[in-house]
Amino acid sequence: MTPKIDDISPAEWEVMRIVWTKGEVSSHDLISLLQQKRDWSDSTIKTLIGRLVKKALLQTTKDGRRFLYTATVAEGTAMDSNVQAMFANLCAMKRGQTLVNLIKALPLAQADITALQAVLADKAKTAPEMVPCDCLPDETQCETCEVKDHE
Amino acid sequence: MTPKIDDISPAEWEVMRIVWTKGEVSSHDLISLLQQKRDWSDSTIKTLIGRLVKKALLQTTKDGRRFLYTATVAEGTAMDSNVQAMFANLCAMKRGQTLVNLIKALPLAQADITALQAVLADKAKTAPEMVPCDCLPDETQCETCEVKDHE
DNA sequence: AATTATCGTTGACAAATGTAAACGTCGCTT
DNA sequence: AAGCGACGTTTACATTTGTCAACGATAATT
Repeated sequence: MTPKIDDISPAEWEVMRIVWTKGEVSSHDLISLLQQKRDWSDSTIKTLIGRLVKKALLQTTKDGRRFLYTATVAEGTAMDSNVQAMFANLCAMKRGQTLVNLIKALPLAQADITALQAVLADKAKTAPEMVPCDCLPDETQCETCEVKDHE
Repeated sequence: MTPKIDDISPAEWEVMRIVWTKGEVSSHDLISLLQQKRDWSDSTIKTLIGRLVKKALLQTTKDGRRFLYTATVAEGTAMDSNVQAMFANLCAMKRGQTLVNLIKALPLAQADITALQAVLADKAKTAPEMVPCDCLPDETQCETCEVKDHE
């Protein structure tokens, strides 16, 4: 089955983060690490693992009588896909401002800032004057389509 | 009740976008506009409206025998809150790269790019050399914490 | 007045999610 | 050999979400 990459629930993200960071883990590793962050029972974590295997986001290799779990999709791929899916819910015209606010709120490393600046400089060459709102059906006019920034 | 601002399902987003764009709408407006984008029955849309009212994300004013619906939270506020909640699921160390990829993928207007550049220039003044991974519990070391960019 | 159209509310049901107990199977201890 | 533990699997149950049909009240039409 194809991994359900856009079907990762918040609780499942927590599991995946550990797997991605450690590369290969046993259920015991997952349980002990997660219980240091979350107040989850063993059973709950086992259920989450089982669901992730069913969704083909985790794969198993046998290690004696137990399993070792590894991710089937790269962390970056999953993050990009999910973030982009989330942005698809937002008004196209207001995504820029939302990004501004997001960047204001996130701690970023120097290297990230440099990389972002490079991408922006590049995009500036071909960016349109305006990206229109896409909240209404094509037929309909969006009269309110002046630039109404939010803080 | 307080609006459940981080509890907007994808289908509900679709409804809210119309309300935000038009300001004040009847259920009839919502139904006819949404049915031009989505293959939803009247009933489905009525259910979504009802749930949004229950979540206090929409409020009503009586207009003769029917209601007019308006949003109780600003669009920008909802977008910011949701986007930031989504980023909280992601490894802190890799958020920068994810942003780079996101910005690469989104169409942005000139004005947005300018605004982003301004924020970045400002952040650059105080940005740390590195933002550490926060996927494992504090007790645990993240050995893999070299910069492993994803594309 | 009788009929029809509108519109909000209720009830429904399957699938996904959060949360967890219980069970069955192998090895490992004593 | 008997019992204990670790580990994956099954079952469970409430809540949320996607989708609708049906109902009841009220207004518009004929």
